[in-house]
Amino acid sequence: MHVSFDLAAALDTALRTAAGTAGMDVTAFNPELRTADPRHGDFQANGVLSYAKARKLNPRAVAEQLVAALPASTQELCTAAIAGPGFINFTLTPAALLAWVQAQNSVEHLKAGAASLHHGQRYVVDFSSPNTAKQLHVGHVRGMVIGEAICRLLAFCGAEVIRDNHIGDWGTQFGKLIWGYKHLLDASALASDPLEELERLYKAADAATKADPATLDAVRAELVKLQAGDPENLALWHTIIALSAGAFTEIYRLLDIHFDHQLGESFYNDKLPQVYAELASAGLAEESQGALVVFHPEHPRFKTQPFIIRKSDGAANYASTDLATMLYRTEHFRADAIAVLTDARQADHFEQLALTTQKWFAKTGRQFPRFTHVSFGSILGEDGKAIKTRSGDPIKLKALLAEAADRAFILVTEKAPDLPEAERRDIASAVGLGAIRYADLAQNRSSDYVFSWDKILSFEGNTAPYLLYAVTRVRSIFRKAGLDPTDPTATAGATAPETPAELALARKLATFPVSLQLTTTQLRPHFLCTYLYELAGEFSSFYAAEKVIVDDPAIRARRLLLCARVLLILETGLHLLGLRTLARM
RNA sequence: GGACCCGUAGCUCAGCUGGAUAGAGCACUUGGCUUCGAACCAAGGGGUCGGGGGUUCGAAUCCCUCCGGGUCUACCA
Repeated sequence: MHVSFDLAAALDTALRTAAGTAGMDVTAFNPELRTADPRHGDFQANGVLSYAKARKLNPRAVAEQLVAALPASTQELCTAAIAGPGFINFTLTPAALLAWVQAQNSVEHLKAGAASLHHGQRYVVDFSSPNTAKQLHVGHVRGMVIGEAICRLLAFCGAEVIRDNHIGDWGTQFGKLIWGYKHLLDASALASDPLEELERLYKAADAATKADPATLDAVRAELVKLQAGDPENLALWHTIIALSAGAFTEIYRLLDIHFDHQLGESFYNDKLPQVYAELASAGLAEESQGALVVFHPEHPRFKTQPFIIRKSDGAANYASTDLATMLYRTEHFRADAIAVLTDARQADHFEQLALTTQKWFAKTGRQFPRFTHVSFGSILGEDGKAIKTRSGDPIKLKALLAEAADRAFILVTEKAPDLPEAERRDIASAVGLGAIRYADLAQNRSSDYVFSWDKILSFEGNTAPYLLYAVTRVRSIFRKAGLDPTDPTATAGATAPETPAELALARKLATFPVSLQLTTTQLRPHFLCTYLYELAGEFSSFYAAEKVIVDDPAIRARRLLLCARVLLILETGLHLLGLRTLARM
């Protein structure tokens, strides 16, 4: 029996074909196929309801004609039943489930199946994008983690992904940094912890300008010299961004985060005049209060709220560089789609950016790529207020990650005291970092995130440790049986799933493609998290209900087959999310 | 003032272009390890989906309005 990777897509196609056979208006008919409540089946199609209503037809009669017209291959795959006012419920046959599970025998196979989702699409994904000379803190972790997961997911689903770290490496902070570097530098502190020292210099310089107007002038002079290309200041600027990049790289390595490019704001300096000129000649930009701005008359808000693309003093701001960045990504990278990850507070800016770019490109005959501002909620303290406004410094990411691993180590030691310490440290690292990462991914990104140690390191419910634990249990079965989960001989002769637990598990496996589709089209990793959590839950129930290593060779093989595929999909999914999986914990 | 986000069980959250009796976890009650890992599983109680209107075969989901919380709103990013 041939079964395709994406059964939902196959059923959707079959229904559209059947609609043609049954003489329905194919262009107007959307099957509205979705996963169903297990009480009703595996998938359901609701489309006949709206179709029949619009034509004043009896929906049940339409559903019956449609089901009768389904191709033979579909009838082999599943049973179709009409329920209620005209729902069509599809239940995959055990034979079809077996065929699907058997077919998905490697990561490569899953990837090949998923590739149809975004094949041929080139995405530029802009994420992390920290400011030079500022330490990464808890507020940065969400964008980093979500961005990395989105890149991996899109690439897995066939897209060509270009990862760009749009670092804030140019701007007014460099006046203070350079002045501070020249007058207040503690060389030994810089050697031991460069970012700590740069941050101290910035704060000290900032305080000095407030205390003494002469210092303020000196700071401004340093900035002017830098922008004029003064060799000494330019060299210092290079030094500072190199030190900063080194510190960032350390964290990126720890979190397994990668970039293809790190084109910071400074990269676009020489590309700004073209932006001003084109927007002016296109009639989009105008002078207002001395600044160059763009209004959008059709927009309820941006008709009066300007998009300031050049400041009244002639200097650039982030609208200027972001416009240049849009152009570069379109022309140089030839992006079909651009995704920028920042917190939701910048929503206005990116809406204005998208509107402006769309009009600009339309006027100049350029193709406007699909643009998505992948926004996410702020990190809040336990008091519900923005974490940055709490008294004292925000929690540094380095310290956060170290503490997560330390806390996980205590737990690992408690649960598995017999393992050697080196292995417990390694496990604690995977569990602790995974817990932080997963906590950021599992919640819908549009909501604010309340940071709490207890929540991040809670190892119960929909969390990293629960999923990692499920992986180790599957691995343990194979280890105890002396089998290799990737060896087809271990699962040869498997029969179709029979018991309720086997069937439920096989069905959950077969809806993996749906979770990929949802996750990558909406760029919301929590859909995949929810799926993996449900899969791990089905496995845990199965594991408690059925013994895998039994004497009957057919039953044993089919249960081992299910276990092998749970392992494959669980690990594939977790790796896409950026988690490291374990053999023991 | 205006725009956007959010409001679902005591707490933390899912709920996919409107679908069938709104779901998980934590906490609480109860049961399950001499048998593949109990960081687990099974069962139970707990809801006027912020309030009120509307749209329709059907609304947590869409529209209007009000309440409550948050963010943004001319030269920081």
